[in-house]
Amino acid sequence: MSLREIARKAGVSAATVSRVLNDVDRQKVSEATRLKVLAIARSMRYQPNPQAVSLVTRRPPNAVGLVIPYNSHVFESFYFTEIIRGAVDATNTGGMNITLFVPRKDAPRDEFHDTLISTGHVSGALLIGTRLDDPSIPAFQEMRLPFVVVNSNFDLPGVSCVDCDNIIGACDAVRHLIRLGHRRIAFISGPDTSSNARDRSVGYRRALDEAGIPFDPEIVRDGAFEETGGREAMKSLLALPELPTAVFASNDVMAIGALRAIKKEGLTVPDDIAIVGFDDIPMAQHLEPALTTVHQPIYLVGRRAAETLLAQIHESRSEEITAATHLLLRTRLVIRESCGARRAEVNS
Amino acid sequence: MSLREIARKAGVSAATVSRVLNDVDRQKVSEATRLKVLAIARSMRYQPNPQAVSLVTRRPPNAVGLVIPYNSHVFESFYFTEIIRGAVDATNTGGMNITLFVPRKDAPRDEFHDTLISTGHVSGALLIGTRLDDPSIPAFQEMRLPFVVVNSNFDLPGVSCVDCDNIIGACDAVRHLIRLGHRRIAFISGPDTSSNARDRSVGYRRALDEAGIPFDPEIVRDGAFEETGGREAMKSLLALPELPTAVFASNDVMAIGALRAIKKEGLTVPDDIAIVGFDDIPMAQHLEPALTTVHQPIYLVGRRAAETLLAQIHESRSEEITAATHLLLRTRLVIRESCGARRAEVNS
DNA sequence: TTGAAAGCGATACCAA
DNA sequence: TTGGTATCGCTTTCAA
Repeated sequence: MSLREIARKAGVSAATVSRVLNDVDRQKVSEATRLKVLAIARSMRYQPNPQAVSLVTRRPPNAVGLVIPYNSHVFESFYFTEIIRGAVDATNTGGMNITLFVPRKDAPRDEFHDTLISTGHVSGALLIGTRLDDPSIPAFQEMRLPFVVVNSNFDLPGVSCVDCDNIIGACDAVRHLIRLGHRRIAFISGPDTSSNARDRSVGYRRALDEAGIPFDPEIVRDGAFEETGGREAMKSLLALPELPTAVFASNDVMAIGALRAIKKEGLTVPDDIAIVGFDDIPMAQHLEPALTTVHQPIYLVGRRAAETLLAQIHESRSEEITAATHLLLRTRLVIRESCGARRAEVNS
Repeated sequence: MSLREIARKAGVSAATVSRVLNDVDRQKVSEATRLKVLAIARSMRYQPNPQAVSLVTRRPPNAVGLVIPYNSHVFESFYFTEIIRGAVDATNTGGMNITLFVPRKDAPRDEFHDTLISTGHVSGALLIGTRLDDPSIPAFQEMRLPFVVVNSNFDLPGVSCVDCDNIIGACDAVRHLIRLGHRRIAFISGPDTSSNARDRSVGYRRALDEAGIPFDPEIVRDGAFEETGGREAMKSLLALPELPTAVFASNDVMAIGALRAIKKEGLTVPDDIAIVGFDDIPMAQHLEPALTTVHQPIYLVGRRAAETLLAQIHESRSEEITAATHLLLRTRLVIRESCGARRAEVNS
């Protein structure tokens, strides 16, 4: 089922078959041979060998990689799906496919290098859940393979990122609590290895500063972005002689943990303690009380990231000088019940 | 940066460079040239052209496709991530990559055919959220490209499926309610286009039959696997002159909708009406009351599906006759609060 | 121990 | 309107 076989059966040359099948030099081939070749190709269910085609056409791979470490938090969250959705929407229009790469934490660097970067299967990559010190970043740079870091915000030279503005998002959340009259606002932070977690910490402090509220390390805990972490953090906060009146949890699952800890203690949210989370995971609206949280436009992050990557691939081909992009998308505070805002409105 | 260039710089032939780089005919190449070639290749950051390599080696693509229709329910759920995790675990060991294909609903068939099947980028495919009448199924068969349907259970000749046993799962759920004393058990079904939904209906009826409870179409509603569907269905159920004492919702999001409808009516779960769902989505345990539901081993479904696919690819290469596999994994009833079982235990 | 040369399966230019 | 042929980058006999 090669071009040649069809040529033989049709009694024409391979060149002619190629012309017919690719519909080039349209008028330069007689309708009779055209139809004959077409008929034979169809009856033989001819499929061109893609390797041979791309070898000769030097067509770049029509795929981008989506790299997500196996043990990433992102993997467990709904982020993943939304990001993919966005990336798919952006790449589909360009006729690009997405190839998934899930390097295992313990995989040797070479293996990763082999599978993704050097195989030549992709024209670029989207990196999710990647850490600042990830070895794949210099690897990509070395290979001059375009890539975009998604949902992290690194300040690395030449590295493009698309993320939400976590600083402003966190700031909005804390400002909201301050506006509701809170001044003793505890903070449950995420792991320092995450740029998102760091940025949210910055936002927390910024809001405090703005309001002239002194930062009090006493009421700050690390919850590692996990529910148990949030629960433990809240427990320890509840053991304080002077309880905070509000808690800003750096993500929703920690907020859920905190919520449970508070309930277990017999206190109520938001009356005794108000809670605001971050992420707006699907569960947030179903909690009781429904969680006030910072919504991230994750779909859009995925979409913009893919668009940025596509642009970079394009630019890298046209030899243009590509500047690193830093795109920060706006978050949106979703006011539900856990912060007590609705109650506050009623009272006022 | 081709083989030839290295050969030129090293003053040897392309054949020698190939031997060195591929580490073949080990002793047949002098250590001196070996090192020289290696050094030059490294310094030039040589990467073989993958197209050329696989053209000559006739090596089959080391990737399988993961096909998931853009508008699939699966896409929105946590299923997706778990299936991918499983598939990744299974394929990683075989050195296979996963390429994502997300055909748009409105995409012309040819396009899909082109992108996935005929490009030769994949050695097989995993089909998720695929409907029985999906045109890609005959397309795959035509191309003799191995594929496995994941998380659906089709009775199509020659088609392999890996799924949970939804009939038994649903049966278990309803049996449990019957054991708790319920006899008027409403059913909120999923869309008939889904084999899962159909199987769960079958399980519902089977459990009823076993217990000699007559099937009553009066208390069966279609909730379309969506939360609003579940809510509406429950509303309409609550308008009945004689209320059901329990509801089996065909999936968890409909159960959540039902739960809300019941609460809104001022009734309590499980005291007034018991609820059992299906899926065990992450949210289930966080609901109040926590949802009793049927847990699906989704990770394992993904994993087994990929393993099945790999085996089929292997067999298809060795010209063995491949029988279609139908693998049904066991579900597990997770008893929480919404069915009232714990309360019942206390009372007994 | 090395190299020349014949493919792999297509495309595309130049003649005819 | 067609065919011959070089070429893409690499692997792999077969000779030397």
